[in-house]
Amino acid sequence: MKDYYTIGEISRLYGIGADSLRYYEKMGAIRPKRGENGYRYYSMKDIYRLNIIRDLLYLGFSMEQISVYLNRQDLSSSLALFEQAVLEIQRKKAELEEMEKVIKKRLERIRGFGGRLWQDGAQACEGPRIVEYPQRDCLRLDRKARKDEELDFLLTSLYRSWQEGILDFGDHIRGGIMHMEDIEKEIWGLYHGVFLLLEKEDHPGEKETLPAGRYLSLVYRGGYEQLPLRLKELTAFAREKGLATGREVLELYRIDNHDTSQPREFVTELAVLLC
Amino acid sequence: MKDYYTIGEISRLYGIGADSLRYYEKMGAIRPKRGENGYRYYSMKDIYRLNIIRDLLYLGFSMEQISVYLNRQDLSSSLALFEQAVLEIQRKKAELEEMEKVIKKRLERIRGFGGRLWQDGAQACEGPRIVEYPQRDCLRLDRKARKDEELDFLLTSLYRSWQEGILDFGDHIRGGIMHMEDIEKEIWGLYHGVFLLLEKEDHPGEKETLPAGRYLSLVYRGGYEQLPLRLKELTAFAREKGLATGREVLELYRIDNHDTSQPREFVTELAVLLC
DNA sequence: TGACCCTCCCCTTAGGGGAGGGTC
DNA sequence: TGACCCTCCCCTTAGGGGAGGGTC
Repeated sequence: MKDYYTIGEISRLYGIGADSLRYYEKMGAIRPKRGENGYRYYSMKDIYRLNIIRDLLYLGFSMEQISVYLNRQDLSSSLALFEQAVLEIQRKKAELEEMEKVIKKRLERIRGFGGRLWQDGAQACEGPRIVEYPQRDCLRLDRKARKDEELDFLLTSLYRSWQEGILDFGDHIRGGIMHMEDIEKEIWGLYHGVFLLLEKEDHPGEKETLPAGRYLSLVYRGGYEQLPLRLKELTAFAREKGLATGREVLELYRIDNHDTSQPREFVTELAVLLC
Repeated sequence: MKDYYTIGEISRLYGIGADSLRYYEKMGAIRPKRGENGYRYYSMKDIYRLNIIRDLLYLGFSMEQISVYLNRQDLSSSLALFEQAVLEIQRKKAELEEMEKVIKKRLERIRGFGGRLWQDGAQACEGPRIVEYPQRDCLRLDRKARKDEELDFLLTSLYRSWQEGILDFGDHIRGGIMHMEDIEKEIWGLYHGVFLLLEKEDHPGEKETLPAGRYLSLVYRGGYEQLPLRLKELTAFAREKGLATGREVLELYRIDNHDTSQPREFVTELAVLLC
């Protein structure tokens, strides 16, 4: 049993880099003796501090906290430190839970909508067909907008006004609202509002709703240049079948430039309430 | 609706520091136009990228990953990115769970043993008394050692040989083994081995055991200078009551220099098996 | 003129890596 | 002599802060 160990021996014994050992010393967390040659000599007394440092670093404490702790370490400061650590860990865990939930929802959406219309050779359009939607909660902003980018900006404002600085980033479906009379006049790409679909668990504030009921719906894949074509398909179908529609035509971005920069991968739903 | 926004406007709208916006640009994740005056002008096209950047940073991706992703973003790279993110989150969660468990065990131990003999005025010694211990799993190293620091070093070697580089740092009780014949000869502070108590859930390897049975146990608070006194109390009690003891006297460090630098706060148990 | 923008430049954590030189 | 130790010094992430100077 030796009385002291050089930095290389300690490094091998503890699996800690020699640089780290020098760093701990620089930070005042450990104070090995020095030989006349300037070499660091670690005694047994230094070794248990290394255990503590390594454990606390792993637990997410900073070297500064650790140094302070080591230089006035007693039971009550240990208790305080570990109680704080538990709280911090629980905070991080909750944050990770939330992230995981959001990402999984997003993966599900991409797999679902991306997969359904995805393969080359698969149809690039589903519908028109009649679907039943329940009442859907949403945030809504009624303002005219002309281009996709304007829509994106409006949606962002809407989102920010809702969250008021809170950094949530749930995976909410975005949409724009067109008017039937514009479509009949073949005015394309004019929007009268935007909305953001909310989930059940999103705590409110004031929220609005999209009405429940039967919708005429069409889902297509690809760039927005198809919009006139797809709207014509939708309205032609309604006319053919003698279906009376509401005034607002919803455009829901199921997969959009937040998910891919390839317009051929976009998936968009057009939906209009049937009266 | 404006066509472009200055850095200050974007900063306010998105709650992102202007420095961050410049940094994102430097990293190639966003490319606002420049005016003739050198000012950055952000268009709608830039804005949705900001949402993505902010979300992915929050999810723990590095700017480099984000830049790569943004410069070749499609559905399959999005899927890959988010699948990786879920795995990463789950890894972090498991790590935090483990940390929380270890810290809580440690808090419990400090509260329990620290609290029991803690207050000034409370007794500094409990026992001797007879207690029943079940069989206890341990790691054990039989080697002579003379001082506390040597013990600590042996325990560390033991621990490292067990973990083989794995950075676990469970809250295991450490102990030293003395021999009755040394104590009878009033040789203090000579140890013949060290051990580390294992928990049920610690997966094995070869492990040894401390035998189940009735032990004569004494728990005292304070520095190790009391050791001769306390050992004498223990042996005197056994003699008085006519109790036959085993050869090995266990010293268990219930609270030691890993928890506090104040020797008056140490809590140590001495225990010897009764035949 | 005051608010805003620009480009350096230095600073932060916990070390890692290398250069250049001395020590066992 | 080769392995080991020393002290600089530069580098990493995602920005924050400040200086010094131009712009709306």
